[in-house]
Amino acid sequence: MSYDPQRHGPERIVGPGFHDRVFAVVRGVPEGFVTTYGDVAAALGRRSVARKVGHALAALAAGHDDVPWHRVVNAAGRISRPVESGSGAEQRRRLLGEGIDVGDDGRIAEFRRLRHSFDGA
DNA sequence: CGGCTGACGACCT
DNA sequence: GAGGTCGCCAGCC
Repeated sequence: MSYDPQRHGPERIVGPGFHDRVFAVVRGVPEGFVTTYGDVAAALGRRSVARKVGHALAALAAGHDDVPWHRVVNAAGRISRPVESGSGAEQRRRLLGEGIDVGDDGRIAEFRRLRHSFDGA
């Protein structure tokens, strides 16, 4: 499925185009797999905007359940936010729910094997 | 319109 | 492997 900006209804939270692009890429991460901020940035054509990818996901809000933001972790294979924090704990819970083993320290077990690559694009 | 922020990452110790 | 520094750059104030 392709991304269509015009399908966003009145309750769309996203504004800036960059964010929309990030969300579109993240939607492409299959359940049970993870990717990194850097990989998403690379898929967008600019490896240097990894940090901005994180910023975009932080701007996500309720209503965008179609964006699997929890599948995005940092290059070290860890949840990039304290697991004791609200979002960090929720990310871990969601990953566990997909069968992905996450330590209580936020580290993704078998990160290398579960890392999704956007290859072609 | 200038300055600050930061869900990152490559490097170095 | 773990911890600190530095460069990136779209959004926000």
